[in-house]
Amino acid sequence: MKSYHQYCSVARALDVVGDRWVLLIVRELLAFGPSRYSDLKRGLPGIASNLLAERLRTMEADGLVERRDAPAPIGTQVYELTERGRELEDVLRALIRWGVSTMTTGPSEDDAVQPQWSALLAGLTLSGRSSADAETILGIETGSETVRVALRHDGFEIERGPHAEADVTLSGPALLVGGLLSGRLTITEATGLGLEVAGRAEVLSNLLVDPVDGERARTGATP
Amino acid sequence: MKSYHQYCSVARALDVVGDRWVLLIVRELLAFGPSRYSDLKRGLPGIASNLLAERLRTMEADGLVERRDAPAPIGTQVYELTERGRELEDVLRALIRWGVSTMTTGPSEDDAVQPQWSALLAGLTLSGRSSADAETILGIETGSETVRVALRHDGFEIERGPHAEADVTLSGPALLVGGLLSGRLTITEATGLGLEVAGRAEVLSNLLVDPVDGERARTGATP
DNA sequence: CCGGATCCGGGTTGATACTG
DNA sequence: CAGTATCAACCCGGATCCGG
Repeated sequence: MKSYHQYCSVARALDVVGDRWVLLIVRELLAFGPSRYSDLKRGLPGIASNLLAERLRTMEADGLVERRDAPAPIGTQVYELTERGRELEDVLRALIRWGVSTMTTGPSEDDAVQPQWSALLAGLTLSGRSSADAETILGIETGSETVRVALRHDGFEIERGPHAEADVTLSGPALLVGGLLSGRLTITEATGLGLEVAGRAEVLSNLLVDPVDGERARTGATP
Repeated sequence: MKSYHQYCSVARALDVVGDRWVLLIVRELLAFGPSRYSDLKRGLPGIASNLLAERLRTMEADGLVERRDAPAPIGTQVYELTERGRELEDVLRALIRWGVSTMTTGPSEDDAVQPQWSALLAGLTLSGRSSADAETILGIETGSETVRVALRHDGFEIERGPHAEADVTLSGPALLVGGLLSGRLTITEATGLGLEVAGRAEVLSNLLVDPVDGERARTGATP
C-alpha cells in the first residue's frame, strides 16, 4: 500500500500496519508466539498464499517480525514478533475491546470460528488478574477446536489442543464464550444460554473480578 | 473492502475501520469535532474526493459518523462522530503511541505537516493532567499553520488558528514538537534543538508531569 | 506435507476533470 | 462548496504449479 505521506503518528503507524491482513498476522503471532508459515495460514482463513508470503516479507523489512530457524523438532523456519511487533499489543487490545462490543450476534454462515481468537481476548484483557505467581489454565472449545490459555499476572500463553488439563474449561458457541469473557454476560446468563463450564467454576468468577474498582463481577445473583 | 469473514473481534473491527483512510477520517473528526466536507479534505491531503465521499457514506452506514445540518453560520452540513465513532479514541491513542515512537526523524520532502496532528497527540495523551477544573490552552505552530488545544481534566478541544491566547505556545519543527509532547525530548533538549516556547513555560512542565507515578518529567536538569 | 511462486480476472484506488 | 464521472494502474483473492 502506498504511504499516506503525512507527518502524523497515526498515518505513520498505518503506513506500516494499515495493509490488509497485517494486524491479523500480528494477532496470530501474539496468540501463539513463533509460528510456521502453514500455522499462520491456518489461523488466517481466506488469505491468499501469495499475500501471506508478501506480507511476511514486508513485515520483516519493517521490523515487525523475524524469521528464525525453528528450535528443535521442526525442520523449517518460524516467524516471530520482534519487540516492536509485540508493542502492537495495545493496538490489538483496543481493537478487541471496540470490536467485541459489536459482536452481539453469532457468526454468520460463512464466518470462520477459531478458539484462539477468544483465547487472545482472554489473554489480553484478563491476564494480570491472578495473584502474583499463580497461574490459571483456561480451556476454550469453540467450533470443534480446542485451545488452552495460561493466564499469569505478567502475561499469557496460548497453545492448541488440550495439552495440560485446565482449571476451568468453556465450551459452546463463540458468541457466549466471548460474551462471558468480555463481561457482557454473567456466568449464569451464559450457562443459561447454553455455555458449558467444566472444572472449578470459582476460578472463573475470580478471573472475571474487575480489579480496577475491586468489585466482583456480576455472577447473575444480582442482575 | 471485503469482510474477513472471521468471527473474531479484531477482524470485525477491521471490517469496519480497516479500509484505507477510515481511521484518518476519524482522526480529523476526533481532533476538530463536527467538520464540513472541505474541512476534512483539507486535513487529509492526498485523499481523492470520490474516496472521501464514499468513505463517509460507508462510515455513516456503519454508524461511525452522522451527517447533520450545520448549527448556525454555515449553510451546509457537517459530519460528526457518533458515540460509537468516538469510542475509537482508544484505538487512535494506541496507534499514536506506537507510531510516535518511530518518528525520530523529521518529515520527508513530500510529507504533509499539519499542527492538529501534534495537537491530537497532546489531547489524547496529556488531557486529564490538569487539576480538576483548570484548563490549559496550548498553542502549536508547525508548518506555517497554527492550532490551539484546550486541555481539560476530562477531555480536550482543538481549534484552528490562534483564536484565544494560549498559556504556552510551541513553534518549530514538528519533529521537536512531537518529541517533546511524547516525552522523548526534554524541554531543554527541544529548545536546544530549535523549538521555541513562548508564554508560561511552567505550565508546560506541569503538563509533562507523569501523573502515574507522580514523578516530574525530565526537564533536562537531570538527564 | 511444507513454503512458497506464478498467473489471471475482477475489484479498489487515486488523479483528473467536471457539475449542480 | 460538495460532491460525481471517468479511467488507468494497482491490489486482492483464487487457483495452480513447483522444488524440497
